[in-house]
Amino acid sequence: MKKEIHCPLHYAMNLIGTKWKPLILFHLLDGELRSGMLQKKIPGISNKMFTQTVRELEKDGLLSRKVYPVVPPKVEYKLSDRGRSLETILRSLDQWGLHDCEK
Amino acid sequence: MKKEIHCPLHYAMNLIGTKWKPLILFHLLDGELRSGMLQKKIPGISNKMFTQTVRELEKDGLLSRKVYPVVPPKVEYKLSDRGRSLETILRSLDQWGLHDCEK
DNA sequence: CAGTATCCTCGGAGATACTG
DNA sequence: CAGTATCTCCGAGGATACTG
Repeated sequence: MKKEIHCPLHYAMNLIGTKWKPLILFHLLDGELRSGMLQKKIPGISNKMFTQTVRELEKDGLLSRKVYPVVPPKVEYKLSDRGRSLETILRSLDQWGLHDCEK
Repeated sequence: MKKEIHCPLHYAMNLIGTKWKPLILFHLLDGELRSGMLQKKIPGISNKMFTQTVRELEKDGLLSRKVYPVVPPKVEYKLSDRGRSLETILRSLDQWGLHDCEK
């Protein structure tokens, strides 16, 4: 991002206002998930985008990534407190979309 | 959009999950605005993106566009009921960003 | 299994100039 | 004043193959 416009909404949308972020966060609301499981819940996402998006979310402190030193590799993703604080908003958006879809 | 994935959240984000849409909707929460006024409230937006975004919002039924047949031209934008139904979510996002900004 | 590395394409988005 | 028309560029994002 080049321009740092100081607007809360803008700021918020930079963190979650992308194609996949809200979906990933949403699916983690019910608890932590293994990488493969989580990815499977997001139909249409490419391997690359999944990794990339999840890394950004981690960098922004919205989720945490736990790596188990085993083989085959095992990685679990889990919402951080900060990510959890979005729960209401995410569920509202989901509800809004749901209500609005059924037209 | 090529893929029509049937997910409420995804659907919702397609409607408001872009760089400028939430900002435009947000600034209309306090009442209708003339085109120039509204645009001036969105620092950094280009002329083109403003028109384009506002048209998409109109197409999606989130706001209404009122054209006065006068010269010089006068156009006013106003939230539709559907757009108004996002008020809570928009304000929540704003609050979330605000709270989170002040770190 | 989880992630990385490339390559490539398409359209988001800015700049600028113009019209009614 | 509000909006359109081009031209252009850059990077988001997909497909594929590979590695530890």
